[in-house]
Amino acid sequence: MTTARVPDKPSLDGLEDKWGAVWAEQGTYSFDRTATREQVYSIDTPPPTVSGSLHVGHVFSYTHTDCVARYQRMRGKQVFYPMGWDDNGLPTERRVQNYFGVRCDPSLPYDPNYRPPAKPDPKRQVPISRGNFIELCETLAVEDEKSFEAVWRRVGLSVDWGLTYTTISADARTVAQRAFLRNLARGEAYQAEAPGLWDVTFQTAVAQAELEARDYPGHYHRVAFPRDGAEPVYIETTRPELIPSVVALVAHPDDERYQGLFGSTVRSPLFGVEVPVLAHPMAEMDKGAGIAMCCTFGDLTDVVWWRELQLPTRSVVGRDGRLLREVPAWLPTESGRELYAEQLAGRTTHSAREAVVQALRSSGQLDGEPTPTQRRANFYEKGEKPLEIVTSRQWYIRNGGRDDELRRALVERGRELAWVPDFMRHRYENWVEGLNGDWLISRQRFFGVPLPLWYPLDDDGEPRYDAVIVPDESMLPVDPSSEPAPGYSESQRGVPGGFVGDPDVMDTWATSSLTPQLVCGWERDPDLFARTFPMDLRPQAHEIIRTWLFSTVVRAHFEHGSLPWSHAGISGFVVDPDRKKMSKSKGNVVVPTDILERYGTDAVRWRAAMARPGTDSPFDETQMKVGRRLAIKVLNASKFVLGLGAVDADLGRVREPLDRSVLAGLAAVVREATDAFEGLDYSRALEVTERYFWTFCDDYLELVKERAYGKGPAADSARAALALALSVQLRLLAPVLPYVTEEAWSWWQEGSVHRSSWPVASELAADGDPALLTAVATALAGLRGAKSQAKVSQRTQVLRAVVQAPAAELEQVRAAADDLSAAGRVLGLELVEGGEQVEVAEAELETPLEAGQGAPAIG
RNA sequence: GGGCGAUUGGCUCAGUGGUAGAGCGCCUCGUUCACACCGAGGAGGUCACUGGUUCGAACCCAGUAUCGCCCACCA
Repeated sequence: MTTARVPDKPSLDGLEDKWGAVWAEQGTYSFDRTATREQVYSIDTPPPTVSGSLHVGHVFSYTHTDCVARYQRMRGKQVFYPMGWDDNGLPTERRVQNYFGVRCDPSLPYDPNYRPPAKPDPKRQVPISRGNFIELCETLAVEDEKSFEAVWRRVGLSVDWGLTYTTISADARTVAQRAFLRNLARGEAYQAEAPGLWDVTFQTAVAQAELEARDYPGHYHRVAFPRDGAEPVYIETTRPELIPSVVALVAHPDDERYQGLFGSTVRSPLFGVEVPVLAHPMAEMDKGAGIAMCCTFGDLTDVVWWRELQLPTRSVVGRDGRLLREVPAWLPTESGRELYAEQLAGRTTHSAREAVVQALRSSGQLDGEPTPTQRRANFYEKGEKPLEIVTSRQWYIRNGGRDDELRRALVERGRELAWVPDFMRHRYENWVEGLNGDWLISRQRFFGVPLPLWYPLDDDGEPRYDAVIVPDESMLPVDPSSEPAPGYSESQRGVPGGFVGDPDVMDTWATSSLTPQLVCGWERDPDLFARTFPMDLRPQAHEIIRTWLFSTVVRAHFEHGSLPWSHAGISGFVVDPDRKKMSKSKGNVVVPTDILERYGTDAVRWRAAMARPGTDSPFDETQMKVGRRLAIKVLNASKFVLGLGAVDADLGRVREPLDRSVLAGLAAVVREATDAFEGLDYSRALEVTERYFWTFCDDYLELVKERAYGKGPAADSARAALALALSVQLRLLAPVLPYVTEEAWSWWQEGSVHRSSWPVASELAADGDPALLTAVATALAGLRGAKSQAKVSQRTQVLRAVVQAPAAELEQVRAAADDLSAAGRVLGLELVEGGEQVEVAEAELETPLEAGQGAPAIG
């Protein structure tokens, strides 16, 4: 006979520290890497950006994953659940710069004895090598990681803390460079000189996935293009400063207004450049004047026209966002050259626009005044100025944007993936089908994983980009800006006949897209890889389906010919009470530490688990109280059950119909919760479990407690059923409420509830009738209602009560009549057949007068 | 412009063909008897709208409106 050790006054306080320490010490969540692939459940945890800060939304979505991880662990899986820290990319670059007062200069050699400035001066950042910069980043990340890890431990994430990684580590750089070299060798990566989107602030190329369309105030300018011996042609433009780069006017081929003009030429205003009037179906008749000025390049439509109509290139905007300092060679007139030299050269597009408008006004070529409009322009998601289009040499990875066959294959991969919720797959397909170019992965930044490439220099010292030099994979990771190309010595860097390293780094997604390879030990630990890959679950937010999810699918498709994981669990956002997304800039962020402290982890996790997969959920503190109440109830109900001596969960001793009924109902709950978890629906699993738990406490526990206090087979039956029901319910609740369930489990069981087995219906009575408990509970509710109606205490005796029910229900009530009488304090219970449902037809209470006078209760 | 989702009591949300549900909030009552970090009971909704299918629709179909999100080359 087992005995229970139950505290007098159970409390939530201190459970996190107590059990957090035990779990860490006992390795409760450690991964057993001897398990086979079939025994492993592997999770591709999103690495949070350590330079940022955690808010309650992170806590919610990571809790969702943790609930699934805990469920799988109880199902007997070895859960491969690592945690990563994203310290790669621009946010970290900025943070390290500010924190240490340094900046990355890849041209500098690595200094093994480097120490950062003791007192950082943010205004005068000290240039340091890329190697040293990465070291500082890792130093800082270690600090950041500590605070993140502390929060995650408090939240109770059951990750194996021996399995952490960072995205700028040597491992990560090796994986990123290796994957790129494989892509290159197979022809999936290529370089091209082409017009592309360019951020003038960061001075880097930007990929389609990083774009954000924003409304941007501008003006329409109606501008005259003169013709020889005819009326001028009027166009409308929001970017008159690009008039020096005009290469054509374009109208729709069916536009009757311009039929006579196609094939003829006009001259650009102010500059007198002769340009053709051409037809292209992409010109829209009802936009502006119906005829557009095509420049190189004002927007992506210009690029299409330039390519398809084979127009010349006349770029005027430089990489710094200013007009080129040199006067363009194609400007034919002296006045035009003078205007450019004096008013435009070196100016920002903004002030150049003002100058051009002024000049147009003076020359009479501006028709009317500019009219305000909202234009929609592409921005780099982290940038503040609209993107320009400049021509540059960049590296790309094929992603189906230029190749229908590949596009179809990747759409097909998306269909193979199990999406939760399912409708999220539309975002993926929408994105893949809307791609208009390959994935641009090179960035003209300093901090990041370098492209592992060098180029030989010809006799004039010019790079031969077509003769790219690659390292052997055994050399990885490499930094081509500080290490010489294979077969060269460092002294040959930059000299004719020597070599030069590629100065660019890879897009941060080029590394993040490889998290499955990174954590599973691809090419580093083939044994581990075989046991964990392809992974089971990628949990992530819906806003990065087009970036993280898609790019990960692309890399696995190329490298492994498979999906990187079988399931994608897409979490919603926590939004503020006005349904706005939480963001630092809006100042509506809720910090998790505070609510974790005030309500306790289990309460916060409960609230998190109530947010269904993929559904945005408003933050509401009152909900935390509900979770807290449940957590406390778990402790108190456990204490009560164990206090009745109900510790032996022996199904064979459960004989009473009511007891078998409660177990049968619970069996149905087990089935439902299991099905829900199998579909990653932690929310549904919690809902059915919690609902039954309240029935268990409010009805079953009340009905049987008198009997359970007693002796004999009937009492044994109650106690065995109580113990069994408690055991099952603690296990059902364990994934969501890890602390209270562990606490209550520890009072009477060996080992951790989180390593116990997930309940199965066969543990419970198969032949019980769940409706029996419902019928008796309905009768009990009727008795309570009668007392409530009479405004007397629930302890008031019922001298005589008549319960009426149809025959079948009446038999059910009869089977538990003694329990009902005890719980309802009924002296004379009469059961009468009739009516359509169970109801209390009559209830003769101990008189309110007596009760009001405080007459002692009898019995 | 394309796509996706939502619309159910004051609030947050379940409910995919058979008499409208839960929790919170509210009201009433009770409580040294596991639980005041409490319990019991109650009030409260023509399920956004319009048609259709059906014996029967919150649910299926067609359309409309509003809100939210994702995507898109409007000069």
